[in-house]
Amino acid sequence: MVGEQRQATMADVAREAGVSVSTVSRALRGVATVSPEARSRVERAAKELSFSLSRSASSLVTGKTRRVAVLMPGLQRAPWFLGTALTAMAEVLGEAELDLLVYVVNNKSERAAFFDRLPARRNADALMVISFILTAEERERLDDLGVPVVFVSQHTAGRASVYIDDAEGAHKGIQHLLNLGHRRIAHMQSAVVESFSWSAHDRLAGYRQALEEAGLPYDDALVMSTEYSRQGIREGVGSLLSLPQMPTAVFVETDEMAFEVLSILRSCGIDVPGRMSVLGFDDHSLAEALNLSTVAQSPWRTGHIAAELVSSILADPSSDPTPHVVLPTHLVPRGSTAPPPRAEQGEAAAAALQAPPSAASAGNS
Amino acid sequence: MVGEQRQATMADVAREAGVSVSTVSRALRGVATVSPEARSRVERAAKELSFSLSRSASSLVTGKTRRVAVLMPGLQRAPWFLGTALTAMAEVLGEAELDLLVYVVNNKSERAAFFDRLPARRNADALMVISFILTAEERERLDDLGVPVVFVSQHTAGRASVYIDDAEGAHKGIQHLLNLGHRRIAHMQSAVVESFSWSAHDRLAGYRQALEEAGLPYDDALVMSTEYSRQGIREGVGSLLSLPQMPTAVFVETDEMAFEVLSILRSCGIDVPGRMSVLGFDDHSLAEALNLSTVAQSPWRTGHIAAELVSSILADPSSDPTPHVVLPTHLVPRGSTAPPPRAEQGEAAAAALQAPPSAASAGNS
DNA sequence: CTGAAAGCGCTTACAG
DNA sequence: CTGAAAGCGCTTACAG
Repeated sequence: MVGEQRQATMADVAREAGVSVSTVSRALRGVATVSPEARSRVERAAKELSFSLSRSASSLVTGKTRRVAVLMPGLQRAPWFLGTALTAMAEVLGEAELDLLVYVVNNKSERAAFFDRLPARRNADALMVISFILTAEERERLDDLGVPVVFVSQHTAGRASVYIDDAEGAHKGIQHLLNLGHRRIAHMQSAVVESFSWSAHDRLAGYRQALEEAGLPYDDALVMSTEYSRQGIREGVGSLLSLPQMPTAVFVETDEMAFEVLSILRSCGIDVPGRMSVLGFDDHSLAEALNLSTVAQSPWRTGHIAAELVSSILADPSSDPTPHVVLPTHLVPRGSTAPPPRAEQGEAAAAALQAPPSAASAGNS
Repeated sequence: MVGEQRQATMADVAREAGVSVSTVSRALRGVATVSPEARSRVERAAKELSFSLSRSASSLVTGKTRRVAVLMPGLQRAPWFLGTALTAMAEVLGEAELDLLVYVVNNKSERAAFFDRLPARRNADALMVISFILTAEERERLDDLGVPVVFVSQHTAGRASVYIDDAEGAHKGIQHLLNLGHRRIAHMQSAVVESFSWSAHDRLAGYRQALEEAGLPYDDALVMSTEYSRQGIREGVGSLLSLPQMPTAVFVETDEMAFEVLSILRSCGIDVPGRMSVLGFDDHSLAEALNLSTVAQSPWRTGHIAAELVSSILADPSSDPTPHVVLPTHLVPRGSTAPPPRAEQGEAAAAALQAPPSAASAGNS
């Protein structure tokens, strides 16, 4: 079934083509100084023998692996974002004939193992690190990795970074809610798990700043850090709904969390956006279907640009190894945001909580 | 910033530890025949010099790369499924100290390039292929790859395969709808794009068989092949809604498509499940939030088992290289499926189409 | 238990 | 334009 015959080597190709191994090597790499006839003989022989190059052998002499590693948190956490970025990276690297080595780190011990053994060290020409909050020691380890490192969806001074301005994006989103007339705006974010970051910190900062600029007080009670699970989010929503003065809008850290919020609000009869506006962040592929207003970013562009950065650094060592590329975000207003209810906010909130779900939704109690 | 000093080699470690390179190699691989003192001197020296092994060099002599390749369609197509499976694979392989090489193929030309060059050939010890419908030629190419191949989310006689019984899963789903009393059940699937498969074929087969067993005629008009896009799905739903006799339930090939269907039905005021039941397939992480009834499968288990299969084949060449592992599916009934409306189906459908959306939804016109 | 030597399959000066 | 030779950093018989 499976052909277990020995793989053809350059020596085999050389014999078949009647030239030396050196010539085979040069012809296959497209070096100019090879006669057309020798080249075509080599190509024919290579095809005939199904020759394929051993990168191990070439790596050994060139010192280059033609491989780029990417370190990322478990994809199940943010499959849409990470999956899309990864696909974009693979596309760009594939064009440059660079292979993509993926290291997924799911928990603390896997993380420790990665930074301890640093398997990327001699097995990749560059490393991309996505969405991690690194400790000082971890950053140091990366610094003497010996290969270029590009930070993606995160940034550090003096290191190549490709990211969005999360604070600014959040600021735009909050400004939208303010422009609609909202004054009590809540924020929900996931409690950061073992320093796997989704930019929670900067989005919160943007929220705070936008409120401040509008002259609104920052209210701790309006900011929830929930566990990243349906149950955690439900509890967060519960906290909002049980505040003495209910907010009229909530800005949620990610679309994936916002989908849960929408579902929970709907299930308890709080009309969105009639009683509560919901704003997400990401512009997830399902945001349109769920009519979720959100702040858009593009993981595709992020991955593309990070990979291009890597391949240009590898192709041209004289290029700037530490650029910062800041990608744009923009507001995508949809049906989940609208002006707050006419009634005094406090009263509206109280009403929503008293009335039975279906009646509250139909509004005819 | 970046330490560009030469990476330490075994020769450096040997010098530092005062032993030969052979001993370093043996000590580091944990070969038994090394004296405890030699071993500890080597370990200390290795740590001190931040030595890490060049896999290229060891590969060259052992013929093993300690790398497993996975070939998959662009993750943006089914990010949840593929991302989760990939994460599971990475976890299992990481434990076995195997690296994961990812080849993403987005379109026809990338696909041709992959099978032409077969970059995995000498650069991985095994290959996992996810969700592809392969042509005969492609399968042949894989057969003389020279390394074990495991098919994931797809299967072929005589080749190692890890998959679910899509037909059976679909059958269970349709049976659920039949049990609820539905008799006109539509099916929506995505038109297969360039032979990247999502098991569309087998799910359709399960649909047909369940209907047949129930003595219901197969009606071509109830089966839609739509483009995999919001617009395509909208057109598909439009076709269903404009049939002379509207179906009372629709079985959608994947949850991600079903989410769009739910959204479209809601936007045109067709109550789910009052007027139309919707059943998905996958049990996507958002299915619960959206209250979608579905047939569950586990990409996590799929990835886990595929990777375990690979690492056991690599660890023990005498193990069966062509097992078929069929993973279970099960129905997850939620709020999007219910008995069909009381009224005769045809009339109900007509009514739903005449009435203005909001009124139809409130049901009080 | 340890070391010297050969060799894995390439690339790269170096000669011609 | 081409080939013989050295060497990349390991592992593995083979001797001791």
